[in-house]
Amino acid sequence: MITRTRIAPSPTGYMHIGTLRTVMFDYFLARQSGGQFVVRIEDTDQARLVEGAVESLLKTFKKMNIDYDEGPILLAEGTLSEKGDVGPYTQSKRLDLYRPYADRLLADGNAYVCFCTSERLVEMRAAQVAAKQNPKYDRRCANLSLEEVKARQAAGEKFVIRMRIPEGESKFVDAIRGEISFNNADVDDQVIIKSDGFASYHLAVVVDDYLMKISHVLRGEEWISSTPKQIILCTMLDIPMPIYAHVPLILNPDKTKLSKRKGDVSVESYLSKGYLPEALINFISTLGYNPKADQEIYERAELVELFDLSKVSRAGAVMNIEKLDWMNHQYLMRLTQSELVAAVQPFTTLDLSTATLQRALMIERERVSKLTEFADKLGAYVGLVAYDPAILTWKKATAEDSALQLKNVTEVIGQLDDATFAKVALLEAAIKEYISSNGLQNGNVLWPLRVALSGLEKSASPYELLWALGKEESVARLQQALAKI
RNA sequence: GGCUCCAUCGUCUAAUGGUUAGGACACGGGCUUUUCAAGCCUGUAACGGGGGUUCGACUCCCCCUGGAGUCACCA
Repeated sequence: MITRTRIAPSPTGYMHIGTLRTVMFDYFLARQSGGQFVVRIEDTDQARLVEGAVESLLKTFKKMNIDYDEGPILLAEGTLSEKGDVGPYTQSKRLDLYRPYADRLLADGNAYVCFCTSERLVEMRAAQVAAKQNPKYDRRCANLSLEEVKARQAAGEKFVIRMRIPEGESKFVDAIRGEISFNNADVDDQVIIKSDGFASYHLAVVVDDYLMKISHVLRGEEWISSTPKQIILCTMLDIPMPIYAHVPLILNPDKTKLSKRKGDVSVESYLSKGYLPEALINFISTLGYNPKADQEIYERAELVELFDLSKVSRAGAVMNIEKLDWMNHQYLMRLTQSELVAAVQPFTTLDLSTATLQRALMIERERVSKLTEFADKLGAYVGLVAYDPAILTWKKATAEDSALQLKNVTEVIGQLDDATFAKVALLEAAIKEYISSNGLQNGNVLWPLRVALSGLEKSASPYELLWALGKEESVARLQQALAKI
């Protein structure tokens, strides 16, 4: 089975989180079937072009570690190129390819030239809505004579080309939803060539999917209602229809289509909030899709292997940020020390090259769900912040006792060797041994020790703090506390 | 409003005619514990409603209700 799937990100400069999910489904499908994953830029709307948008989109693919087989690529020096042999992969460079198809539609009577101005169209629709009718082109230009068309074109009148929707029914089998059908009477005579000469989306994708031999078209559910236009075009042009799969929408908590106003919509914004690429992929790939009943964390290879389009749910799915946070924490816990340091680097201005900070990250990751949260946690390791000496005393002890315990344990710590300081477990064993052999209570020793080391009422364990801070800094902090208590 | 899609715990989902309706997040309780976090155990919580079909419906069909998407010279 050769599968060619495609993703058509519009060049708005960021990747929508819903697009990411569609991208992943495309990717899974292509990878598990040995097919190709094609990326195509659909930029036929000149008014909406954004400078540098394609570049930033491709960078997102890179950051997310998603590779595709064909499509535009970003060269090392930052210039755009492309790979694959059915290009170009950018629609604005394919204008000449669309024209013959439009001409053929015209010649066959399946399309017609329309001179209606957008002002008239707006009025017409307003009137239709006022009369409680469906807004739809009234076909005023549908039967203009060839002479009239030529004369008006010669006179320089602006025009578009519309497809002439035939009578009948349009149906297709959606790979996720099953058969979907429309009465053609409800379908509008869609513009296929705009007055600026650009093909509209509908004509462009149909032609491109055909020329690029796309087998599977995965896209958001919002495209269902425009699918009949495309399959009618396929029929008129006598080209095979691809397999369509309309992926359910990602929703705001109020169940409406995910929108910028109600939450983050771009992959970039999630990345900048400190979510790990793989966690985001795991989360978004299993939103509205569940490979196994009782598993949440999946390796990417597993996702590829298990993916099944027919098991994708049909209902929209609310983005559960809390679960994303939980999942990100799971991924954070799985990173190696060097991976963790590299991941946190962009999120903090602190110099993370020191051993202290590397160790601090390993400790504090237990308490955070996003990379951005490390900044706050790290402060305590960089330098001891001022704190109220009163917190050095455990709730079940007195200040005098705390001072005594602190003094004694400082001496013990001062005598521990470097080998002990190399591992949290060894430090813990040594301190516990000291406590039990002297008949002391954990709380009386551990509480003041921990607070003296961190300056905080809530923190990591004293053993972890000793390990991260090292002997010298630990003892210095303990002595500082002793002086204050 | 027309058309189309959709409908299991608060949220994400499992179940493909026979289960005490399972799991995860979140929430509650407990254990562990110097604090926080984590971990472990555990609890609350769902089949939108009505008709069919069937020995038997979360599962199949119909209607209703509800929600969403879409109705551009945007994709």
